[in-house]
Amino acid sequence: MLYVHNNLTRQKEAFQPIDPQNVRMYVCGMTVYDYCHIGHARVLVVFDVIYRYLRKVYGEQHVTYIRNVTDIDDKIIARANENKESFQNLTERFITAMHEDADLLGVIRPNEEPRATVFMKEIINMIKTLVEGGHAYAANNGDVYYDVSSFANYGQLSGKQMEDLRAGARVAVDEAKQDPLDFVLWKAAKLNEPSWDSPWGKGRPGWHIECSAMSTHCLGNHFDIHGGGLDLQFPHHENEIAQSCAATGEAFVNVWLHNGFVRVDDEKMSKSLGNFFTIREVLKKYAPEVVRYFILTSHYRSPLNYSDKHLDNAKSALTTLYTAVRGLNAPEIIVDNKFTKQFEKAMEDDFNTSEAIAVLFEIAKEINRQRDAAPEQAALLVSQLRQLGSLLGLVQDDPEAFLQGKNQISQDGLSDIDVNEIIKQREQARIDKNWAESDRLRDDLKAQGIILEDSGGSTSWRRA
RNA sequence: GGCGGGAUGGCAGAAUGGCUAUGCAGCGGAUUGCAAAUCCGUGUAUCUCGGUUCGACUCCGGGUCCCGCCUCCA
Repeated sequence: MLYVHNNLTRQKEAFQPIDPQNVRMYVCGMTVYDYCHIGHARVLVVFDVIYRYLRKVYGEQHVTYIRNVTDIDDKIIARANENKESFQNLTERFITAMHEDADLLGVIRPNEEPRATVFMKEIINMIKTLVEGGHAYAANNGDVYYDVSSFANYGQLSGKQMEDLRAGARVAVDEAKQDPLDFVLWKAAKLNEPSWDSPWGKGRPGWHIECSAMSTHCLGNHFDIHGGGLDLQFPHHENEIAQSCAATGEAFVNVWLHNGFVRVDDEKMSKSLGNFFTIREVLKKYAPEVVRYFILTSHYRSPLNYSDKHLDNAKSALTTLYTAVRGLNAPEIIVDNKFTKQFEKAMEDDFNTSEAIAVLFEIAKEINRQRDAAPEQAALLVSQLRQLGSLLGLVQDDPEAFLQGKNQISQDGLSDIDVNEIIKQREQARIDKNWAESDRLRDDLKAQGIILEDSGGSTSWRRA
């Protein structure tokens, strides 16, 4: 039985899909005006793992995963103006970049990736319904606002009281709003802004409404899981609930999942603080799988501190796993033993990836123990390690490729050919028992980041 | 100010009312021409003060500190 921590109830609860034949999950994706940073990588990877696990439990054909793209908003418009390019051009570029980054990180593509600009009709219809139902009003400045007072449960997800929110010093007073907590559904276009026609004049959607319109369109009014970063809990997801429930008259989402932040020096990594590292920056130095491993070492709801030291640590750990699966031909057999159960128990406990990874290390240790005495048994365990690893998107590569840094984007230093040439020279020195020369060559390579391992009469190598 | 989350060994990071997390690093041993890798062994911990309990790191209460949301943000 799969248990998940539902942010709506703030409790771990048994996950019961509305329809086990079609488990439906929507995750808030990126606003595409810049490259994705490590915080975005975390959402991508965390929900990828959740998606993988749901597919394992309910079957590949029985899970629908939607991750949207916000391709129109103030920042996009501002950035496009700065760059003197069309906003479409800007967003296309960054959508492509996002796909490149996600693919490198081993993130399975969602079933659909709806974009706000493609769903204008649905967005406008939903706003119309809200206005007609008395949940929204057109203000005299041309904007349309959601009337928060019309929705009794407002604040449930974020645990906020409307009174407290109003008392909060940071709620700006906007003349056009009837209540400072009301939020915009439709923004009237200013001069030279991209706009769409609507019953309220030219304009564009507010941020929250696109997710309500697209999620219900793609998944139905009432679906299983809605996810995103913790910073979206309020106001974004709170507002989505208000909009969707008011528009459809039905329950919206059963389970809300939010991943914790990536931090730098104990501070949230964010665009506004400017303390972010883009995925592509980091991938210049570390293999994508190292980044993925790093993200999965901690529980998805915990904060995750980013630093080179932690990535180095992740690389060493992953090296241990790849070293264990090296040199054994894994048969295509499903292995089911105590490790499988341990692993599943961990994953079914609100996707406890750190505990699941611990199981991978236990398997690795067992492989190493058995490798000489019982190679067939060891090979079976290699299959298992890879099968379980596939649920996390880890240890799926060719071991030599990982260990020799072939899947790292930037390769510097010696080429494989150089390395093999030096190894050959050293072989001769070793045959001659010229240990001084042999050690000199090895030290030489080590100084260039190449580590040699002599075992079983042959020499293998890896990049440090 | 309101609301919420958290404090675990050198570092990272899980779990648990009594029993080994795991990884990285360290130390000792085996192995190796020497290494590397691997295996075996090993040390170091639960912020603080009270309470409940046969027993708490785990439950309850006070305190200290950190972080987040309340404004765009994954």
